[in-house]
Amino acid sequence: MSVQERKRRERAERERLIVATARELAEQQGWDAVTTRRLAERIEYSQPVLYSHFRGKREIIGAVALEGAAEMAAAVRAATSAADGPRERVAALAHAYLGFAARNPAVYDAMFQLDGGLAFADEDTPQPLKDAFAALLESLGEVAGDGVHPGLFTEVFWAALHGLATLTRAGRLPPEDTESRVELLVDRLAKV
Amino acid sequence: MSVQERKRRERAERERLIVATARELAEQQGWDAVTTRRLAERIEYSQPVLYSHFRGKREIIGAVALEGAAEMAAAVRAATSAADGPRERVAALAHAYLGFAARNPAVYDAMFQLDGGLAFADEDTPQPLKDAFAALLESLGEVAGDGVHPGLFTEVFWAALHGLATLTRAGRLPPEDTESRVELLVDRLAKV
DNA sequence: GATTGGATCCTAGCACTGCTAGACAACCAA
DNA sequence: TTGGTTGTCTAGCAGTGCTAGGATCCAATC
Repeated sequence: MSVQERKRRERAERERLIVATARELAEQQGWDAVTTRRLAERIEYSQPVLYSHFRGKREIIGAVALEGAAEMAAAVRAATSAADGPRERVAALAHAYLGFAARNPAVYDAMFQLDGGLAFADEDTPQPLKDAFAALLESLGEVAGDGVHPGLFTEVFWAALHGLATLTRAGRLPPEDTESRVELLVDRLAKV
Repeated sequence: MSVQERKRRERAERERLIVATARELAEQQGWDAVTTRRLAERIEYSQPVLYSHFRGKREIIGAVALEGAAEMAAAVRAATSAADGPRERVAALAHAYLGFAARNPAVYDAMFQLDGGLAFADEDTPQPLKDAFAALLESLGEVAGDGVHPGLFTEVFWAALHGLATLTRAGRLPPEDTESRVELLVDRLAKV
């Protein structure tokens, strides 16, 4: 009984190790460098072990994405709760969001650019993803303005942030003026 | 002399065929299905022929991206020139942009999601890309509002459209409310 | 304490990828 | 007709995600 318990624990521990290692490797050298062979070598097991935890590489990416979603939700909530006034909250949210994307590009890719096999905008969407959206909604809903559905407003604001994050990181937008862009976005979109 | 001319023509023709075939295959089955072997088979040549035209797969993606940029610029200009009044022009631009992205998802991916090895926001950015941005700037610059740099405003508006396009296509946003989102975006961002 | 059954893990290999070296054939100028 | 250049293809490399089958170890049973 206790032996099985220990094995279960060790197994769960190894699964966390896989996800953490994949994330680390992706942040260091990009997702292209995250091959099943390299990943297996880093955790000091053979390749097939990965497949006893995950159905495939996609699911590993998905696991990193879920972890990232939880962290992003926490980061957004921490930033917004430390700000007073709707305007400041929205600005803090935007900075927290873009900051997270800039500091964790590989995780952000796992969440929104790569295929992690996750359901979105659906009833069987994993909880961390729903919660991350909820974290945005909490601060953005109050500045949607009259007659505008809070959910819809949040979607639009989120899309704008997502566009800024991805285009900036891909080199499509010069990074210098990020601050001005965020200001413009907050000033125009949010009804305070 | 005339023989060389003919050969040059045929070679250019084959290059167009490669790009068109890659694009077609990508739209039909996604970029993952665009392998050098499949592409070579479709154009009825062997693989190495591809490498006598392009340095690698990346450059083929880049070629599709440039073609797409030119088309998108044309689509945006056609839509905006048919609308009268700044507000209508911006709305038409947004619809043209999102419509292009929705109708040509693989081309849009080549332009903004995949690595086509193209320079951006740089002096040696290819002309079609600069021109596509210019097409946006032409209609968006006039609604930037007082004291806001037209280029900066265009970047922000573009980022918002890009976010809507990618999140919608990836299933992150339900496609039903696209129209409402565009309306909200245009109403809030554009100063008419 | 020896034996057996089952879980766990690894070696080896499959079919595929992008890309390239070197052999071969077709062509044109002399 | 010859010689050389140009163009193309066959064959192969190293790498990818993923899996079948065999080896090993360990806990429960006799």
